Amino acid sequence: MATLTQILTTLAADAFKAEGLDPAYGTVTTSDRPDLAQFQCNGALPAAKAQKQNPKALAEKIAARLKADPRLAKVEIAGPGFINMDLTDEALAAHIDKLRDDPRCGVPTRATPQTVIIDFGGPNIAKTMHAGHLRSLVIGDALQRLHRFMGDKVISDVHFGDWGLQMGQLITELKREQPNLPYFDEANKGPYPNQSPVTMEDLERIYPKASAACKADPERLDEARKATAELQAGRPGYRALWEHFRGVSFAGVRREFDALDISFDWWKGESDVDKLVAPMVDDLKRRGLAVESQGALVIHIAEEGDKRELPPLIVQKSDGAALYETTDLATIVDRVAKADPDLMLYVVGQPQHDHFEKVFRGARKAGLAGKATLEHIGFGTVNGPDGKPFRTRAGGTVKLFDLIEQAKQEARKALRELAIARGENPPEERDMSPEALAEGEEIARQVGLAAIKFADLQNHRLTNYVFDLARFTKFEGETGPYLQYAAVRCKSLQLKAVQMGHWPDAISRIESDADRNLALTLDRLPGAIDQATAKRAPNVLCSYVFELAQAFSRFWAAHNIVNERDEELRGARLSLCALTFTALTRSLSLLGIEVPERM
RNA sequence: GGCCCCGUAGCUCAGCGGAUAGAGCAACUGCCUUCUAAGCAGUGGGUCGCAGGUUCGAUUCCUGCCGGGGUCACCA
Repeated sequence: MATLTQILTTLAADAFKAEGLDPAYGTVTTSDRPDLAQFQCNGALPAAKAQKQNPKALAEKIAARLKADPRLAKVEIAGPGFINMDLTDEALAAHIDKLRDDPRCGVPTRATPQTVIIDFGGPNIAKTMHAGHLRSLVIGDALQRLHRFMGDKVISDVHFGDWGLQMGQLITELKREQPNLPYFDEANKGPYPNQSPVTMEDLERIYPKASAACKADPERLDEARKATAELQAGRPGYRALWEHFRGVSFAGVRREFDALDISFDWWKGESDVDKLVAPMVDDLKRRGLAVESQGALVIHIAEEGDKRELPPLIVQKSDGAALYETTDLATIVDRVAKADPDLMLYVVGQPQHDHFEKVFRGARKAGLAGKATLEHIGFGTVNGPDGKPFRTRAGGTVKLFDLIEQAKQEARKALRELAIARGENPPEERDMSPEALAEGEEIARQVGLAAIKFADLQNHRLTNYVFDLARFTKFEGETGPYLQYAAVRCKSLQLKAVQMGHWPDAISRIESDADRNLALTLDRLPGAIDQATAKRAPNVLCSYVFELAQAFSRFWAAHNIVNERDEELRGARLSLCALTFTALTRSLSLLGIEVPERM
């Protein structure tokens, strides 16, 4: 179903066309000046410029044509030639009434669905995910939900970091600690123990140690490089050990994904494309695209008219090993072979922008990407109160799992304060039944997640933001919990109405400013979803949901709905309420946020 | 030094060619015997970093400068 701005755009486009002008000038948008009108069309200004006409006179001509439509209550010219329009309440009511019982809230599915691969999360073996991973996960998940809702075929891929130098660093460090393990004995070709010799905690401890040692000692680094190359060449003991590293790491990462309610279609990693590397490199060499430079094999990706000098893309290190440029390129080959996507999105921090620019250029130059458009979806950092990237007081990274736990904790506190403020007397936990405890726990989980997800998504991707849990978990202001609360109020109102024997009915009347404003806001959901998806900017949807919640709160404060005596009006308002609940729930779910049963 | 991102209200951030630049928080003023008042209605608060340019019109586009962050071939 077309939205009101779309319907009015068609109308205005026809008017411009009738004047012999480009219909594209007919774009109608929600008014920037809600005090003056509901909708506006600015097309007369550029059109008049192109035609060397008086903009006001042209606007008058267009307006005269628009006035003929009975759905418009008002068509006015303002300022230099803005055309302002208001709908009649009848037309607005009739339009919104059609949205009733549409679980998609008027959002159409795409005419030509696309295959989209979204690469996000990007955990590494041996490294517990930390606060820095939050943005990739939350933004990537929102994008995956949005594209899926639009009807695209989405494949999300965690793209595990399981194949670089860090593997050699881990192997060699473990060898120092436990040299007698069978994996290090070259004579032992297996089989090896099923039980992992290390836990996630071991890996977490070993990795930084190895990394630091390699930094300090070139010989130690060489050793790690050699082990990496041997692993990649298929040395059985290293291979078996590496499988254990992976198993342990996967289990750890899965725990965090579950905690965040985020799932992936593909659990692929750099290692999965290992077999593709050699043939790809050979092919690039044969075609003269990859050339030798300073001992390494590179693709020159500088382009005509470059403002900056991009270093070449390294396909193979001088020691013959693959590095992440190589696996990224091979991953493109793999994805094209498996899914032939129209679009690939890489939700990775902004500092890696140049890396992706290089890889994308290399892929395009070598024709590896098929029909796919490749896009880096960068994002800024999560900062602490000092404005610097989020750290613990000791200076270490903040673990993602701890962050989620803290959010739950804060949510629990906030919920308790909410109950107290409401005049309830919440019992102490020890006095609660197991059922009540479990329910409270579930609500705290949902609210805590909403708090961190919404806080992350409401900022534009590229801006760095300050992580402030106390602020995020507040039920007031532009927060996830406030939105959940609005949705829950909406639902409780409906339940109350049903208990009184009142049911939603046709939206046949729109009477107050609050009715009108809520109806107009509901119609903007498809536009918000479209923009958020097209711009890969979930913050667009965030500000929309907030505005919807505000419009609902105003509506709620302005009318006592369940006690409305006018049956027709009551039915219409209950329908507006039902629509709002669907729209809120839908929008929040696209952001990865659940609405609790009650709060 | 080259390049990329950012600089908007006291604070946290939207907006990115159009009318009087917005929201939340904080401050102040009203409104709870009625569907959840952590809500609603309202007030105050800004040379949109600075200087030029393009345009009928610039916070938005271009150039230069200042300030913050990032990055500059064999780590990811």
